Amino acid sequence: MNFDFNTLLKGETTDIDISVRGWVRSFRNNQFIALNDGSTNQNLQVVLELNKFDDALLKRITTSACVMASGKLVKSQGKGQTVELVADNIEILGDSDAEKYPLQPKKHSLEFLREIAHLRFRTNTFGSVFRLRNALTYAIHTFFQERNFLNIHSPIISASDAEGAGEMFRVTNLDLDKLPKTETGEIDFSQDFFGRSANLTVSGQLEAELAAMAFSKVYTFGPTFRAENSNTARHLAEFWMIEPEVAFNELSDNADLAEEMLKYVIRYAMEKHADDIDFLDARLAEEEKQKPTAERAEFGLKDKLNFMLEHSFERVTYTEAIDILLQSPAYKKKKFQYDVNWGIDMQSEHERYLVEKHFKKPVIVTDYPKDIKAFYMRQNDDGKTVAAMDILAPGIGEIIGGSQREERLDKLVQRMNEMHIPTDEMFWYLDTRRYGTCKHAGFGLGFERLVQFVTGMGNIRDVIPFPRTPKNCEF
RNA sequence: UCUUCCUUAGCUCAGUUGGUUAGAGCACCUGACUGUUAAUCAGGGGGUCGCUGGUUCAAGUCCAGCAGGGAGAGCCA
Repeated sequence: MNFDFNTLLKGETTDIDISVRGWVRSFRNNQFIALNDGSTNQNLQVVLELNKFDDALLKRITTSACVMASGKLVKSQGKGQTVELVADNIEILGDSDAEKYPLQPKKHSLEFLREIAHLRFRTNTFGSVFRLRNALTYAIHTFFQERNFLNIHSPIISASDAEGAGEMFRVTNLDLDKLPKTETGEIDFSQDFFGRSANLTVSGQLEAELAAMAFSKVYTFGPTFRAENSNTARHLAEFWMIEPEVAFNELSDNADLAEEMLKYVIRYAMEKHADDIDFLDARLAEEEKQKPTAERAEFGLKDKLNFMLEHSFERVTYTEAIDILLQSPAYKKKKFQYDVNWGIDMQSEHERYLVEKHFKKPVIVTDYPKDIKAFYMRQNDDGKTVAAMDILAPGIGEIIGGSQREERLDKLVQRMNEMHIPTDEMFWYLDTRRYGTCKHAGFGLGFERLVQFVTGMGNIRDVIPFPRTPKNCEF
């Protein structure tokens, strides 16, 4: 019979003969193995009675060796754990050369662990992070499935280059050393695999809209690719995005859905993995202690998450947000590096001020000037703004971006013309407005930014197993 | 891509005004101890000071270039 350690360590069942397998975290006193199977950060203590095992075997019980231990699970005779396994038999399933193995039972920097991403799963921090990432994945599907949303697999390869969401990765099987050219000297993509130029998707939104026009409520949850040369703690070249799209929803429904979803998945992760949140909370507190007082975060991780669950997100229009900034002490004392006036695309410093200083909780900013937003957003009656919304979270910045979509064909075409988006290539998108159009709205949630928010990890590269960033595609 | 900081043992980091043989903690190895909790104690091995060039009697230390990394910014989710 096999039990995971998370179950065994609850101590509900003892005095049974079992066999367990895991990786050695530490071996103390030639007598106590701290064994871990990844189900929890808690280790199962395996007790080796003295003189029962020969020295050659004991020497092979090294950090990160893979071991099978058989014996009786009993109430622990020492302090520090509820149960322990008194071993009758130890078998080394996989040796680990202690001299060469890079991880030690001590603190390592996250930068160092990033360089050994293939081994960092075996640390407490990344154990907690990836169990929480998994819980959040499950919670997102559960949230939408419970509400009868249909999961849509939007394409990963896309020929559309009209989405305007930034630089794209080209997909081709042309011989790069002998590119076929047209008569005018351009690359002849008619000879490429798809007979036209293709890219990795930057968004599943447009396809999700098509599906919403049949299934009413849909969501995508898949990988997304951006070839931007972004070197920050919150950008990846390959990341996962959740994009719900709902027919008949208006902007306020969209904001309600986003807020409800965020609270649902965060609550689920906190309940399911309270011990991992506790661990990361303590880790973060320790990290904060190293900083000068002025730079320390006001909230601990758990406090931040609880505060967020207990309060409604603040909702302000872009126009109100600009007014708040103009009235702020920071503005009056000229603390902002960038100027504030109606029409600007708010800078990080402005968003941070609203979220971290003024409201101290997530903020939903709506109704942005149309000139700084995408062509598909619904034009408001004022002629100046569109029904867009961004959700800004403390420490992360923009975690969700969404909008009510322009469902009126004439207004959409007019806007596409103004913004030089080719309407002929996008006939399939415009067809939804030709045949049974209706109001609808949706948003995009950056999954890794959500995981950052829940785990308190400062760098997005530490919440995805193998981060892809400019000049970095190891593992 | 821009600004700024960093690069010394496997890891984390000291290294004074440029001056003899570059240090500490942890890890590793040897031994002691044996109900330990990142066990403890004693001893030991381990270095192309990121790379290239320059200044100097003398460079880990000063200068330049390059490479890699961090933080902030832009772009965004």
